[in-house]
Amino acid sequence: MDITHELNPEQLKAVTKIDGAVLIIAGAGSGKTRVITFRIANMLNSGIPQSQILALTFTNKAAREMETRIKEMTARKLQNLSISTFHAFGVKLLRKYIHLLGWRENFSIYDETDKGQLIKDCGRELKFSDDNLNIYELSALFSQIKGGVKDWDKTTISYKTIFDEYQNNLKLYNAVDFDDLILLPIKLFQTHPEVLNEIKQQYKYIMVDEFQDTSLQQYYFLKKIADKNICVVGDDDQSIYSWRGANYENIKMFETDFPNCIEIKLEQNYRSTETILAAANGVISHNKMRKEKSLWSSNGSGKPIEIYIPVDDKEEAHFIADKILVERQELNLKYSDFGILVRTNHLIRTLEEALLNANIPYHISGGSSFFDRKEIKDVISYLRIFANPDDDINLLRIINTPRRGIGKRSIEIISELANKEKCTLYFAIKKLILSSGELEAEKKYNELKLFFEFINEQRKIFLSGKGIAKKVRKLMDEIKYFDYLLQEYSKNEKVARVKFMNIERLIQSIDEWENNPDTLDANLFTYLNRITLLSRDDGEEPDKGEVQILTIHAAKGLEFPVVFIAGVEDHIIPHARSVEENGGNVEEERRLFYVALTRAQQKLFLTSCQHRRHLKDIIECSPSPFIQEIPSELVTYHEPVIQTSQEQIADMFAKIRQKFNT
DNA sequence: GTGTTTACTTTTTTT
DNA sequence: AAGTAAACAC
Repeated sequence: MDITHELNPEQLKAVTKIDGAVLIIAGAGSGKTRVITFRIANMLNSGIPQSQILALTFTNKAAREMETRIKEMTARKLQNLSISTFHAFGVKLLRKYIHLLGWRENFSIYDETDKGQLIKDCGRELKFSDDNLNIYELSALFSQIKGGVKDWDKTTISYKTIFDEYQNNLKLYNAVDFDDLILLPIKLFQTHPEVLNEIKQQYKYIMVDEFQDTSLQQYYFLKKIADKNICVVGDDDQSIYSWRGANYENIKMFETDFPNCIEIKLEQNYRSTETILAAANGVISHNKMRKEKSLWSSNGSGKPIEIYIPVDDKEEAHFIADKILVERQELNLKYSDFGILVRTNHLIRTLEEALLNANIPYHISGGSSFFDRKEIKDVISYLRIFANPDDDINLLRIINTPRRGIGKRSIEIISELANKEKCTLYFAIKKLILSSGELEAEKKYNELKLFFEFINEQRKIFLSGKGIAKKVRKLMDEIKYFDYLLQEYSKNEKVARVKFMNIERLIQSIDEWENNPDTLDANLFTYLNRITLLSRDDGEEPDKGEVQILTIHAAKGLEFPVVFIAGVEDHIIPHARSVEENGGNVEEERRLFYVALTRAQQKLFLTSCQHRRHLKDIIECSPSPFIQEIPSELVTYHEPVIQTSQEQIADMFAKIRQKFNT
């Protein structure tokens, strides 16, 4: 591998400077992924053992991609190379050391749904009236408090009791939330310096991708484990996760905390035409808080950016589908060369319909995940309980699903007991059965007793030996889950069948995972830990000749020859809620728009509807103010396509005529 | 006490 | 459009 010919001078510097602190500011499309992979390959080639390298990313997708690229490049097995997300790395540490903090090894990880449920329960327990509680807000607040972004103030202090209860219950249930996956390792390092030392000894070279998206806590975490060789790569203009605690000021902190750090700027864009880049630069230059940089491209000016103003979202989707067919012919492209980007998930629906009607193959990433489906959640909840029966949130989920005659009253009884004894529901059930006389238990608590015994039996089965997939199939039989589905969806057999298939898919994916040689330690715990972090785009491979539909957030790091950005309207981007929350500050939304623009290589279409269906009514829309920030000479406008409207009218008449005829 | 129907809200982005 | 909670029915 001759790297000197494949890289520009700045890239080369970034790849070869492997000792010390390095800050790489990598503009959009400047070959960042290339640099990272070359850099790691370079480290390996210069004799640094895999086990000393730790590469941290934000998404599983990014981690996977990095790994395959390095594999291709070095043609080696990468068994000891640690490439993972921050959260997954946190889990890895906690699996090993959490007992030092008072949890047990079989801890559960609570996702957003579990977290919300627990907060709700805590609020109810403390007699907060439900309608005053906004679970989403509380959930966000708790994260901010835990992450040290916010402190209690006049408006929030009244919720502190819920927060304390929440924290206590997490520990009681032997569970942690996403925030804890970063926080607890930090705590561990503080209380057990010998562990920190061990980690520092092991990972002598650390790389962080998308550094602008690190939260304050993640930064502290890094600072703790980084010895002297740390390389962070980021772009402040692409910081789009501040709502999750991301803080691009970390870039500045890095410069102060590592005063000897070398800063490398990658400013040549290899991705986009000059037109697209000029548009993006024009937009982002309106942001005040940013590191000065000048991205340039030598790819030629290309075609102008086209802006369409369709009458409504239906026409918008129709237009995009049409355009894909035309452009594919004219430019001789594959379907996978097209990306449709949207600000919010629900905008996807109409687009999906249009592509479906036009027979265009597509792939959606984002939206509700496979693991968010009710039937899948049910199965996983069972597994979670077998792993950790003290997990009350998941116990409540399955205690009467499928129905086993344990209703409201029974649950009240065990909840009260659990409260009184300060124990978990599982323990309360046990106590109730044991303390009541044989006969009484037999009659009154028979269902509870059966349930309790069922859990213990299954625990034994699932915690011993191999073959989780098979066991799950058996479990489904035993609890008669399919009968339950049929009964539950008796009005719509199709739905039941789809859910049935989903479970089969889940079982197959478990099977594949278990039998994959790359899976080191296949057991129930490792499986559960893995899938809670997986969520969104699980193992689906895109790029099989399918148009990609994604949210802008999900599109980060990707590129497409032709990009459509749909719904470029005021209140969507910048999103009304975001603007409201940030006190009128639109800089993050502008960065988001910037990310969207810079995904395009050759051609860019923006669409902005005049009307849009929202819930049940139709609302008027106006174009996003960001459109005006694009230098006007780069843009061609298209008036609404009247023909389609007339077509629609003709269509309507045709339908009416048909009605009269029948 | 349990199961079913009805009324009602709701999520911007994701590890 | 779907998921939840409260009201209602058994």
